[in-house]
Amino acid sequence: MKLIELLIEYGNYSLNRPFSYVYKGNKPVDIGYRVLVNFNNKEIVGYVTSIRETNKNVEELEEELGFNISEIIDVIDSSPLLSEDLMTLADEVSEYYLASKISVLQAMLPPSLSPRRSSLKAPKIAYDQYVELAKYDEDDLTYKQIELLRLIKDNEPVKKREIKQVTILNKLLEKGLVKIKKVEKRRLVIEDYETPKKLNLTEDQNRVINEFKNSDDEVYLLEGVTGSGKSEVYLSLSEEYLNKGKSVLVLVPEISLTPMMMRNYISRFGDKVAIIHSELTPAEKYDEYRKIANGECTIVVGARSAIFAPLSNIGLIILDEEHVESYKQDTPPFYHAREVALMRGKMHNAKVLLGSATPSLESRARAGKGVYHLLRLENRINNQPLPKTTIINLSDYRNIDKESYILSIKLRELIQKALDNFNQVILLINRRGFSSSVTCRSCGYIFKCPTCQIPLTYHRSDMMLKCHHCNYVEPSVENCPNCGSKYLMRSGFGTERIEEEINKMFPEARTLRLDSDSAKIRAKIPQIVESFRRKEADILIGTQMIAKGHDFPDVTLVGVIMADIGLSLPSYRSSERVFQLITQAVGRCGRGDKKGEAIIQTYSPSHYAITMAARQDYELFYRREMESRKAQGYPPYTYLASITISGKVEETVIDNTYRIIDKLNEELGDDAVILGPTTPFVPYENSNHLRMILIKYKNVDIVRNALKKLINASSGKASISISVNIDPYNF
DNA sequence: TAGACCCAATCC
DNA sequence: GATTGGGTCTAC
Repeated sequence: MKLIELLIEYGNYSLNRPFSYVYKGNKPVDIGYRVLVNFNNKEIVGYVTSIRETNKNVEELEEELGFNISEIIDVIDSSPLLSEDLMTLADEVSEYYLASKISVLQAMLPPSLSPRRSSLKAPKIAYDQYVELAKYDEDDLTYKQIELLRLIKDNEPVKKREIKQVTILNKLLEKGLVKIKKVEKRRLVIEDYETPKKLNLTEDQNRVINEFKNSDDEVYLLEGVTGSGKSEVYLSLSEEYLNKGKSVLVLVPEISLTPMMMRNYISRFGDKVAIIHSELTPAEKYDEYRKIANGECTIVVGARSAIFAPLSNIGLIILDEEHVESYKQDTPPFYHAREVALMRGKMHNAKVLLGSATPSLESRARAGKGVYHLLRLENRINNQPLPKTTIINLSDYRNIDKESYILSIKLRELIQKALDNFNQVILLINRRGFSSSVTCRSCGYIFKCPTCQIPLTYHRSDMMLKCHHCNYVEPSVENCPNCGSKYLMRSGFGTERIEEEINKMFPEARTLRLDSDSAKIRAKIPQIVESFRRKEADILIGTQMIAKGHDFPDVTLVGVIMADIGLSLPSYRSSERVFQLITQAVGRCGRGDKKGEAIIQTYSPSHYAITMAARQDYELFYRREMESRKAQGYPPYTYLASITISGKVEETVIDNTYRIIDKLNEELGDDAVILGPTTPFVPYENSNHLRMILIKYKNVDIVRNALKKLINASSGKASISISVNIDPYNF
């Protein structure tokens, strides 16, 4: 009989410990297998963490351990889910992020393999069946059978479902002349992309590549202005490592938005490339995962979770656009792919290359201190000049006329000019919908989301009011539900409004809109992008989705409609976000042979995030922003952790929040600054009230220990639950 | 995480 | 006296 310890599938802190079961069956079972168990009257999935053979019987074991032990119902897997490497990585991640171990494992594995109940009905391996010749012998066969046998002989292997004469085939199978071979099928269809011409590397690119190759440093930060050809550097280095027999892991922010990188890799390296991102179906994820695990693919291109791809022998890990916030998972275990990449790089002795035109302050600061090796690409390819950029002050009435108070005179002039020259225009407005809020002019009623309490956005295309946080929608109405007045005011503007305004002013221009509404069906994103690239439209209006990574050679004008959106958000990162967004957007134009121009409209024309972005001067922005972070004690000068307390009864939540703050203050004293309780942006979720605490600190160990204590102390309390987010982003 | 259990409020 | 609902406890 085997005594088995396992983690159960619930991610709760209080259950983050091994539970013991016995197994009397004869299926093979080992560490890393999933098993089905009865836990508190429910059948759930467990993940085996230790196993030992014992001669004692159950009663003796129960006596010894001091609790009842039940039996494992069934063993699910026939091989371990994770390699030892990945298990070690899981330990490290759960330690760093103070996350339950099982939540890390669940984040690492594709849905079909995840240690949770729902994985059991997730897709399994799919097979193609092929017919092969077993032995060739025409004796005792009918003519029709001989005909088919010869056909198979000349064409084998033949897909079984392509043979229509099923009865004849069955006869041949019966006689043992042919046999069926099952081949694992890859459900993800990889399109063939035309191979882009392999560009000769510029001097700049070669210099960077050589510097990378000739150094023994572990982590590199490649800072290159938009359009400087970072992708070509990635591809060259990847090739280098593959030739050395190493595998390569490439992370990109979101493949469905920026398929370029994936295409480049597929056209360069073909079948060796596996793709992992959130838009794949569970079946596709499973297939890709297995192809990586069994060594068929040695390059992985994927989004955040691809950092856990079961590659062995990793030589190089690349994070493109390393500053992008989607690398941080905003649900438990709250990991950041960059941090995990560093851990993994260290484990495998692999080099890690972080690339961006606008590096995160954290990374750039580490590079500044020599923790990372800083590499710079300073020139755009072909020495294309950066676009000429003008900042338009929207609060100066001379820039606006009565035609439109959203599109300035200058912007309209340039749009007309671009249209006259058959060039293309990108307009960025970082807010979707038509109006960002609806209020009643008689009684002041504000339409709010019943679950999140944030104002609803009016969408004209489907006449709905939508919550931009949860997916709540309600039909738009003509009268105020409070006082019945019909004087409703829709204020603020988004992509839909801009589209309408453009259509009104430039009726001859063909427009496309790209935001998460127009791309509700995910497959539409690349369609819209491609359509614009083929010049089926003159003006592309969109949210930040259009600012990233795309390469449109005929775009000569980029207009940022309102650069301030985002500056006022209550986050220490708001300047950084705005700077990154505008820099990336401005970088979209002037990428072909044509010169580009950019207009940035704003109500805060002298804000440094905007002025520096206009100049595409990352370094200056960096220094300026570092000063402000230092003054306010924010990262990279400190570390942050947030604690979210949630519970059904608001009062209990608040009481407990204060209690926790007192305890932390007592424990940490001068080692940390504790802020709170604050009410989060979304104060009410899943019928739970939420409060947050923010901790700023420098000494990681002391705070980690205090947080661990807190987690242990509050586990098992039903009235509230807490969740800890290390290096949170939303502050 | 989710069922079991306890207790009190509520119903007819 | 039965039923419902909220809150707490515990799991191997």
